Amino acid sequence: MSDTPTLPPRKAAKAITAKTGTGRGVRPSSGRVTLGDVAKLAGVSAMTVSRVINRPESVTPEIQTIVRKAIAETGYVPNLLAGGLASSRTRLVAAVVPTLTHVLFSGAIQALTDRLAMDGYQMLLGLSGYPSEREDNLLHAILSRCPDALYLTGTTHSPETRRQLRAARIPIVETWDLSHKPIDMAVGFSHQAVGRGIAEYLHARGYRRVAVFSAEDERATIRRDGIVDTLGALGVTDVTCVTTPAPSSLAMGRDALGRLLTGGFRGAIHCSSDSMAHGVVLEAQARGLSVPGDIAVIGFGDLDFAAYMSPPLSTVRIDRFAIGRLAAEALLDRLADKPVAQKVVDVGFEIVERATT
Amino acid sequence: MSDTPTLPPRKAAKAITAKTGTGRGVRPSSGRVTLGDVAKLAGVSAMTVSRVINRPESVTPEIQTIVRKAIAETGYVPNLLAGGLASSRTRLVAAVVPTLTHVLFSGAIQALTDRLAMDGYQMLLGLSGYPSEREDNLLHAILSRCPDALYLTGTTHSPETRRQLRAARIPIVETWDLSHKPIDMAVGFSHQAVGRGIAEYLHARGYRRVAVFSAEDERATIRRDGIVDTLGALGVTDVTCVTTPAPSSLAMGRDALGRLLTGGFRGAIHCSSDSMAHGVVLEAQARGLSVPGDIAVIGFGDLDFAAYMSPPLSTVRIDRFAIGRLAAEALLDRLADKPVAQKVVDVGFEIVERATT
DNA sequence: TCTTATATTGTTAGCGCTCACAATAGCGCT
DNA sequence: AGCGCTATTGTGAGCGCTAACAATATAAGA
Repeated sequence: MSDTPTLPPRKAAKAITAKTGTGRGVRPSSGRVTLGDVAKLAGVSAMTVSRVINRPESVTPEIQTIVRKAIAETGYVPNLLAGGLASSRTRLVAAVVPTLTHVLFSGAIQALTDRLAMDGYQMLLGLSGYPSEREDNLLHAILSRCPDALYLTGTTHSPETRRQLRAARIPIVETWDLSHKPIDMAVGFSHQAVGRGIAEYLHARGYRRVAVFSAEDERATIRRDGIVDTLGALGVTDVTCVTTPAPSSLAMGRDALGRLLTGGFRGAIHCSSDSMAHGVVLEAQARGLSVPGDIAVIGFGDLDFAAYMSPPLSTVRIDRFAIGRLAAEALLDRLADKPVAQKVVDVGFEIVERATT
Repeated sequence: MSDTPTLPPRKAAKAITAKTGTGRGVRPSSGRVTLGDVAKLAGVSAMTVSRVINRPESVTPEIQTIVRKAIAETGYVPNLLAGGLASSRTRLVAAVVPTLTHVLFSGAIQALTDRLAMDGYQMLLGLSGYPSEREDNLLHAILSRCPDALYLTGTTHSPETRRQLRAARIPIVETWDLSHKPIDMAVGFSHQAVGRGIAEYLHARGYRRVAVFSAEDERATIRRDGIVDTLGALGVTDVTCVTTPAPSSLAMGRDALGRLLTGGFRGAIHCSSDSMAHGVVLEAQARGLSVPGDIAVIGFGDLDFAAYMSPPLSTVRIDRFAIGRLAAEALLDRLADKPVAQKVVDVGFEIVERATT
């Protein structure tokens, strides 16, 4: 008795577990039904039930029927934590985006999630915020969940982040920006090329005096530099740059134009977002200036309202849904061990000429 | 020999595992570092390492230091699948929304995710689509991941969905709509009250001829009915209702107004979204009608651009971030076993009078 | 007829972690 | 000194599932 003082309670505990699990039939809804419960009811082994769920083609139709009936009867819901732990496949894809308040990001996530759902994958969402200082922590938290693949926004990461990403050894797709060498795969466009495109467009349209209003955002800055450099190469040096805090808004456009006009500016303005461009147009009109006569405006994003402003806004269109969808497909190909056609996919951009330029 | 033909290979397999796990020091990055690896390096038990991570206050500072050093050295990333399986707490909250393309939803998800992240919870995102026929399957997939809590959009669910939800026995918050009895908790506003508010507002402003353009969306329909009923009670019976396909758009507003004008309509129009209202304003202006003189317009949502249209759009503002934040707090309170102040939180709405009414 | 290949089901041993408890150390008190 | 008390660490078992293999049944081939 003295050498096994701990056994009785343990045995008791075991007995209780066993009773709860195997007593009379099936646990209705408490403590959750397990594979074993279903197996017992169906008169097969747990493994067979698992097979019916995951690889039904390897089980005879008769047994499948019996098992499915048992599943329905018990209201069995699989536990993917246990499944993932056992198989090291979670069917989970994690996405990191700065914010959902921007339709470019939320649209891409929408397309990504939809496409992944088709193949039975689910989305773990992480918001990094704009300064993305949280990225390290966020990534750590995300990797703790063992996602099968990763969708990232942007291609600049801290050394620590990059180390974590490499260590994870899972398919990774970086999006939006193609300016750096991707860790694994990339889907997006070249912000520099967009800048060049805008510059060439404005130059071709005859504008020789240009202002750029851009948010303090890394990618907006790359576009701005692309514009400035290209214009410089084309001989246009009268370029004014205005930088505004990160989430650019309509109000910022109004403000920035107001300040710029005190210098008597006339010419073309590119705004790093359509919202800001909208503000510029409204401010110009409010001051009795003609658009595009006195002030020409070209935005970025082709947001919902751009085509319906008066006058309709010239802008740059990015296919945000294509980014999400193509990113999903790149990841799915890798997850299915299919050969990946191209590691870097450029979705390009389109300069949409409307009436403000 | 004949009774143990299977032992040799198993033992071999075991030995390999053991070697890989405990060989010389620590696995650099392959096969993932485990708690045990860290424990061995730190010279403590696995449980102590677990405590340092999860309840550091229960471990002496000296040992904490040693363990943290070992964690850093090995680059240990916890496996929350295993942790969740063992503790039946996943620190995961799942959200189901129809779409992210609508800022009302994506904004709420943004606020929800941000607030949850503060308390160390992460977001599992499910998109149900508008017809939400996928909700059953989606929910099944989500519950398989054992989230600690659930955020749902809308309060109408199929019987099967409701059964699954009850069986899950986790905190659930339903959002946007307060018209039904919540399964557990609810954060949102009454669409009926919004309809009443709009009707009373338009009536007070003197409008006696009203049209309602609403998307084929359940909640938009409730608002519409609220308008019609209230106007009726106020003696206004000249109400025209136009229904458009689900995701309402600017173009639909233009179309709908075009058709309505063939009947010589003059009066006030409510649109179930600001986008549609924008279209109505533009179409009216294109036809030389004065807004609000000939056609008054009031939208819904107070989207970004509403305040900056010309004329600025009257609309109904919902605090989408408040919904996400309050929903998160309701769930967190429940998860922390705090008493929940109120099971139903009405964030209300605000009629924003601008220049189109 | 007796292998040998093929299909289907069952068995065993963990995946990596945490719970519940046991063991030990350190403290003050009578 | 001896007692109990608290604080800290360790131990054993198992969460629910699936990989890998074993076992069996069945069909095909020599």
